[in-house]
Amino acid sequence: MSSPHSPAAVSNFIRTIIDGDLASGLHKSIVTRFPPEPNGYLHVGHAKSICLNFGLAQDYQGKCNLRFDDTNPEKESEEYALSIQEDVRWLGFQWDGEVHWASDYFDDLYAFAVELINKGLAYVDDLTPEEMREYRGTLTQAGRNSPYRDRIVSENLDLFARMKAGEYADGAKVLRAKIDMASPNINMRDPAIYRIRRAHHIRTGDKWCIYPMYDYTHCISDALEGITHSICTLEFEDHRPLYDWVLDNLSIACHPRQYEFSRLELHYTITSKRKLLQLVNANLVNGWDDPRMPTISGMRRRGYTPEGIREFSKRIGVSRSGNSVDMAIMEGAIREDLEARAPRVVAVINPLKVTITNFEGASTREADFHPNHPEFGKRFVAISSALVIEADDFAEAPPSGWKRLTLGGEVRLRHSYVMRCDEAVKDENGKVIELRCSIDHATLGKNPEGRKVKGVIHFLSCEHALPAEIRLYDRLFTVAEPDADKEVDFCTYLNPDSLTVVQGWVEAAVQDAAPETHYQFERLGYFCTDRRDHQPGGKLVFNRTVTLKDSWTKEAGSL
RNA sequence: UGGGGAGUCGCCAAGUGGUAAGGCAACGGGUUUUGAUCCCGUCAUUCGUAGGUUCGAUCCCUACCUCCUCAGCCA
Repeated sequence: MSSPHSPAAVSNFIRTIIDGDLASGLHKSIVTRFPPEPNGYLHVGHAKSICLNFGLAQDYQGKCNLRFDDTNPEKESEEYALSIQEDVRWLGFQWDGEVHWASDYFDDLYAFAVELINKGLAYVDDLTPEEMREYRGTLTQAGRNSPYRDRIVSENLDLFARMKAGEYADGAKVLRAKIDMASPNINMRDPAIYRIRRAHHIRTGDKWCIYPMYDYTHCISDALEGITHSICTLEFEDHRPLYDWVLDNLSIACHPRQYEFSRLELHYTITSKRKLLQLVNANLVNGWDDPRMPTISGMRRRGYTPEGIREFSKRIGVSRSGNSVDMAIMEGAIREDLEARAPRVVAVINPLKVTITNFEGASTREADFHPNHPEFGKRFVAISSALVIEADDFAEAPPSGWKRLTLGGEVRLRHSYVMRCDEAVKDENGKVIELRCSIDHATLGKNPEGRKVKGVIHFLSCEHALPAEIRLYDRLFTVAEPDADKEVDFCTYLNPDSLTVVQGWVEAAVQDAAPETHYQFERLGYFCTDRRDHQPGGKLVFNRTVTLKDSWTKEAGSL
């Protein structure tokens, strides 16, 4: 049974649960949340979560909050918080009301901790981190109770108040939930819920020197916001009993339910914030928004569109099984979106000079910006006796199946004449440096008579073309799962050819394009003017978003 | 070897006691002044393995195998 609100949506276990909750009357409407810690830039894995949480809220006409899980001030910054908001909006989503922060609840959180102490369910522990680890036991051995576990309520109350007041050094004491040191679930072995840390917080400044831990904070934040379905990734599954324990033992009426789905693994890239940070810090990429990065800002700069990323998210679905998604799914989704929206223009990225020896009397015509969308308009296709074509479009000794230019052969110049190659001029090393060709004047806008010309190649008139910097991006890693082997540093799989910068030529129609304008360079791929470096009317910089599907290279490669 | 999960086409992913959706990819064909797009067609007698229950099992039961995950005063 799929959602009545969105019959087109693919069924998944979370929608099934929501449908059930709505049908049973448990909830009248749903409230979800996207809860990032502002400690880094969002990546494609977050995009999946964003599309899931905000998408569910949209489909079921519910609400979705944006909440920053800002409980570890040492790692968090305003820059990250701002970028996250920008990324969520760019993806096309708007959170309900104001942005929420876990730090908004610090006073409540403190009061609830006191409640736990009063109920004999939390205690102040003096064990050092090392001792705590020893007492915790192992996966197969039960832990032991801390010698401080039986402190009386009044003492705990006093000690906790002093922790807050700053009487103890960082790390000297910690507040722990009193649960079960013998639990087979290690998260339940008296987890720390407050630690002492004198760090400047981006929102509360130096007001606090104690900070609540994630497990304790998250469930309460969810409850205070009236979240109905708290959706997170599978690694938090073991934390669910703790999530429930905290809410079950506190005087909060609301008890959201946590559901876990498997996190995204995308071929040829990594989705670990820590490793992404490593690439940035080691200057192995040019910042968080490097177009090779799987960050949302990187994908944006590369030329991926919000619609394309949302389509990708839809295509990969949501489940609890392990997965490793083909880059082809992302590329297919991006191409599908760009195919419909990107105007077609011509660029030559690996130029070979062509001289038309019988140019006299030739004329030009207009060409559509999009073959299937006349409303995109037309532009003038310049031609002259001096052209450049793609060097790859000429072969002296062509493989079988070749449809492009060869000595004595003919091709259609896209939107222009049929041209025959009469002579290949070579340098002293035998490299072809110029082609001398002639055009058939009777073929402008019509097929030649008596013969068929199969190949179509693109070209640019030298005097009309504009120089441009073209950045060709390829996959960041050379293997599908760069971090699969824990013994090998993922950086060893970095693709040395992930970025190639070339000076090429583009047609004049793109001269004044604003940054982030998408084009299809015919026969080459989709490109996007660079957000940072492209200057309309000045220095033109294009990023290759994704190539076109290419059945020829594949065929030629298998010959 | 403790706890918690997962195993359905190359990659995702529905399904659920009644005889395996869909997408991506791939392959074949058609249209095409982009080897693109578009269109048509093909693509799991089988759901990790082995047993069992049943008229009937991917779905229920049992055992086994494989993979993921947990021992931060990170999230």
